[in-house]
Amino acid sequence: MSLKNRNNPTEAELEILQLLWEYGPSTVRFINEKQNEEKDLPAEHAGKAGVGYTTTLKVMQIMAEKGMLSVNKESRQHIYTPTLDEHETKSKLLDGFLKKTFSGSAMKMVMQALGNHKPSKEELDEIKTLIEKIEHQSRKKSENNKKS
Amino acid sequence: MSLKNRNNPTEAELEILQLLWEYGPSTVRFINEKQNEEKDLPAEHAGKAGVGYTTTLKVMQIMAEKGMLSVNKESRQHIYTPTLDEHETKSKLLDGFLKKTFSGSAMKMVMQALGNHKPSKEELDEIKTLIEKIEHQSRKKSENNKKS
DNA sequence: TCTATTCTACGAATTTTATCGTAGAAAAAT
DNA sequence: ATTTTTCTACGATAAAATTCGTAGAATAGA
Repeated sequence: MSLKNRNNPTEAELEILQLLWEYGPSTVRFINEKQNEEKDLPAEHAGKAGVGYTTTLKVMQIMAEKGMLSVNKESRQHIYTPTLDEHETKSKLLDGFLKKTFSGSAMKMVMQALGNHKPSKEELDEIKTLIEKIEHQSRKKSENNKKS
Repeated sequence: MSLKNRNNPTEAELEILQLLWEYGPSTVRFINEKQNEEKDLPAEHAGKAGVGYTTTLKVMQIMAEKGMLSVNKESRQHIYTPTLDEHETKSKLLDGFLKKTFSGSAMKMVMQALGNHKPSKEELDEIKTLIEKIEHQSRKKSENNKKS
């Protein structure tokens, strides 16, 4: 299979990226709060401590080192901005996932997601059309960025 | 997001599972050879050592400990069999990926895979129909196995 | 002005995954 | 019967990812 993770964001990094993409350039504090908001506090559950502030800070600093984020240090509260394009990054992640899990074939993914349910001829044609588009897009995106 | 990796197979484990699903119950030697076959040896390239035998062995032993594989130790060459269902496992992985990367929405995944290309009304309807099926299936599969 | 709070920097401990070396039993080859 | 090859067991190391503690500067509050 040969394909390792290259320089894709890790899971912790992706969570932060998603927040930055959603809310725009932010401070560590803001991101950390969002992370802990999302971790639903279902009343009953007391043990859930959430992510520590320095944890978020550290991850974001590392991301900056890796060039995934740029930092504005003018004010004391540094402002982090993603340098990775959301669409492009997700395309890469999708490609990687497809390779690892479905031999690189979106068709296989859809077919197995549909499960035992046998699609009709028409349905199958719809799927094929769609998949071709997905794989085309996905591949194009990845190739555009081989130079990284 | 709260959802961590739970007990999903790691990348190395998944590679082995795929081979076991494809070829059926196998010895460590067999799996190890397949792993190294797949790593194309493009003539020019000398440095590629491939995966060591004991590496594969170790991973498979750990998988057995975790209950992902069962082992028949009757003959000296132990035979490993996957205990996880292929379809079900991939459904879980797909679910996890969708959650982490596309807020759990297959629709979002497809839409972004289609990229800038604006789908027509009809196309969009096709997609929706398809996605509903995918998410339905995917969810059903996961829920069936909450008891693990 | 003190004091408390808020930040970043830095280092370190922990956890998870992946990889391999070595030892010794078992089997095969000579 | 020796020697060589093939396996498993076990432990160790390495590499990557995650998490935090502490120190000290900067800022805000009293």
